[in-house]
Amino acid sequence: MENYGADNNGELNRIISELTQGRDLVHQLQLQLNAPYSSSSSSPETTRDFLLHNIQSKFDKALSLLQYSTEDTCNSLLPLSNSVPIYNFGRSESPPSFTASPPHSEDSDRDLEPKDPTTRKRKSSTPRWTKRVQLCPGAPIEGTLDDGFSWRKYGQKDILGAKYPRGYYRCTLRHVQGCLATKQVQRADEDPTIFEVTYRGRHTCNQGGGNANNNVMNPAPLTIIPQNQEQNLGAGSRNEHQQIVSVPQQNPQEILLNFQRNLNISNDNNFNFNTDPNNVPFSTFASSSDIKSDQDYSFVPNSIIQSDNFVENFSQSYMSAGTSGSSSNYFGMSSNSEMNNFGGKQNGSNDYQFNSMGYESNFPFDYQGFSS
DNA sequence: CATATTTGACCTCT
DNA sequence: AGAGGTCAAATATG
Repeated sequence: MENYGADNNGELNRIISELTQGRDLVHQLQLQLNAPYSSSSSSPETTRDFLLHNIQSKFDKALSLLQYSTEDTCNSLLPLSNSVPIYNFGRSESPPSFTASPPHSEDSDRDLEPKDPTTRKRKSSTPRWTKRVQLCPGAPIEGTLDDGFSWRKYGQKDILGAKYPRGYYRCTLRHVQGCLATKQVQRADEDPTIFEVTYRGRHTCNQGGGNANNNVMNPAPLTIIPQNQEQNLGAGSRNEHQQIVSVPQQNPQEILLNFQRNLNISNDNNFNFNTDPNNVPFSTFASSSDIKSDQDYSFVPNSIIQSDNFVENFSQSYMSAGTSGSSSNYFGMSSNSEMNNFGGKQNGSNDYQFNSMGYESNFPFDYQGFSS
C-alpha cells in the first residue's frame, strides 16, 4: 500500500467491505443457480435479479470508490507506468503506446462552456483517466462501451498516427444539469478489439445514482458472467466482450483481484434472466424512444475480473457491428438519449438507468440469451 | 416531428 | 502550421 496513505484507509475499508458483501451475494447467487428449479415461492428470476442487482451495486460502489480516490490524487497516484495510462494518443507522432504523458495537461483540452466561445479555455485541470476496453473478436461493439452513463456523441476526429478515428462524447445531461463529463473513445491501432476510453471530468448529474458517491467518475456497471458461459461465448458469438480496465493503483487492484479469485460463478444454467432474443440492437444506440423497452437496455452479465489488469465485462446493449461506410460507428453511444432530460420530454421512465451506484429497481436485468 | 449522429468548419494550443 | 477538441448545420432515424 505504498501510495495508499492514511487518508485512504477508510476508503479502502469501504471498498473491501463492498467487495466482501458482493462476494457473499455471489455465493448466494451461485446457490440460486445451482438450485434445481422449483416453482417455489419467489421465482428464480426474481431472486437472481435481486442478487445480481445487488452484486452489481457492490462492484460498482467499490469501483467508484477506487476511482474516486484515484481521482483525488490523480497526479500523484496514477502511475504512469502500467496502469491507467493517460496518454497522448496521436499527438505528434507518438503511437498509442501507453507510455504516459503528463497527466492531463497536454492535450488541447478545452473547457467549452456550452455556447460561449469567449470562455473557451483549456481544461487542463480536469482529471482524466483511461480505460482499456477489450471485446472479443466479432463481438458487437457498442454495448461494451456502455458504462452506465448516457453519452451523446458530439464529434469524431481522425487522429494523427492512429488508424481509427476518435469519438467524442459528452454527458447527455450536460445541458440539463450542466454535467461536464466527457469521454473519448479510441480504437487501438494494434488491436481493434481494444478501445481506449478516456473519461474527463466528473459527472455532476444524477446519473450516478445521486447518492453519497455521486461523484462517481467512472461508473462502469460491473456485471458478472458465469465463467463457463463466458467460454461458451467463444468466437463468433455476438455478445461477448470484456472491458479491460486499467486500475490506477495497486492495492485496490490486488484487492479486486483477490476478490475475483473468490469470485467464480459457475453456472450451467445459462443465467438466462430474460429474454428477448430479438434484441438486436443497434441502431447506433438507443435513443430515448428506443429505451422504453426493456430490451434496449438489457445487458449481459458477462463480467469477469482477470488478472493482469482489471478486466471487466460491462453491461451491454448492442450495436450493429457497425460501420456503414463512414468511419464512424466504431463506437456507439450508450444508454439514454439526451432528450430524456431535454426538451421537457422526459420520457417518464428512467428505469433503464442502471448506474453504478443506484439502480432503478425496476430496471430489468435482462440477459441476452445469445440466441437470436 | 423530435432526437441522434455525422461531418466539415472553427477554435485553441503547441 | 498542424493537431486535437468542439460546434453546429445537415442528415438520418424511428
